[in-house]
Amino acid sequence: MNEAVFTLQPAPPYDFDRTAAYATYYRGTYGAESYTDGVFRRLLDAGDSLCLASVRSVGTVDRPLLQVDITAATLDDTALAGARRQISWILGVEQDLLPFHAMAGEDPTLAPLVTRLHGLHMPQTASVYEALILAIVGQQISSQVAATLRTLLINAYGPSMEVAGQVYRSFPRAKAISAVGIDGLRAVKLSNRKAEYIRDISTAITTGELELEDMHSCDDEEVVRRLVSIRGVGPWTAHWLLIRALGRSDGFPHGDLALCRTLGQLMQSAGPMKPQEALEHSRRWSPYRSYVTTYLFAAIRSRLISTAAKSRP
DNA sequence: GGCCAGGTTCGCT
DNA sequence: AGCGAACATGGC
Repeated sequence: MNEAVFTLQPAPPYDFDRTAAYATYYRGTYGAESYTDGVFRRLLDAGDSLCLASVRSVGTVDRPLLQVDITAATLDDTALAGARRQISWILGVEQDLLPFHAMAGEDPTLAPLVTRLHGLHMPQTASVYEALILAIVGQQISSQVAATLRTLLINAYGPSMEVAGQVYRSFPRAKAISAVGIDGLRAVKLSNRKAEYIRDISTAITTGELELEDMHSCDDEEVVRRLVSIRGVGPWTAHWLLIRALGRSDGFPHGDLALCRTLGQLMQSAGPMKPQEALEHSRRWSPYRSYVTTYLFAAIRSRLISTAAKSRP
């Protein structure tokens, strides 16, 4: 094994602990990523080679600095540059939070959140494909169940590398998912319907019929239009990908049940907001709605906000 | 045990 | 257009 070290300077304020914890759903490990004892780990996939990135903070929220340790079978300058680019993207180090924090600080609903979650950046997925498959797996089911199914999928079909006696996995490649087929996906407890969606998308990518990774150059509307034309992808998934996969600042999955419930609760209305109400209400937060969404979900996941459904009579 | 969960499609009016 | 069922699984 070869090793290398480099540092990253995120745009301040950057709270590494909050960002890494959010990325792993405050669970220690989530999917292909882990965050334990202050170290965030992710096996990066360059297509033909794998390398493990281990990231820790060696700075502060206002003077952030990250140390990244790379471990791989073979390492050259190209691989190292690729690893730097990927891990920077995944941890959202280049995002500028200042305009969002300024806007949110003046908003009575958001002000308490940005105080409690100051410096949280939006983690992003290594690829559009990864975000898409993870989102489809999570459609309609609770985040608890989604966590189980995502982990099963990754552990079953993700490429792996062993470092110091520990096995790390990256997200499965489209080719591998296409090859295991419907049966292979059913085996990791996906419904037949979702198995079809995921297999079809993976096969289309493998044959070159579908290209996802070029969407970085499309504007938001075109991204949504292209995504919803894919079977299995509706508005929720498309808007979620603007945030998770493409790092856009103004995505807002207004059909999201938890989001509508939380907004209803924060606005002290009787029940959950309707999706249309949520969308209209959200316009005041444009063009920072991705951050609003991230902070709301961070508050839910870390239990700053209770998501308990309506209390029983 | 039943009901619901960070949706979407499909088949009905 | 709009509405309801089906979908698989785990937690409460």
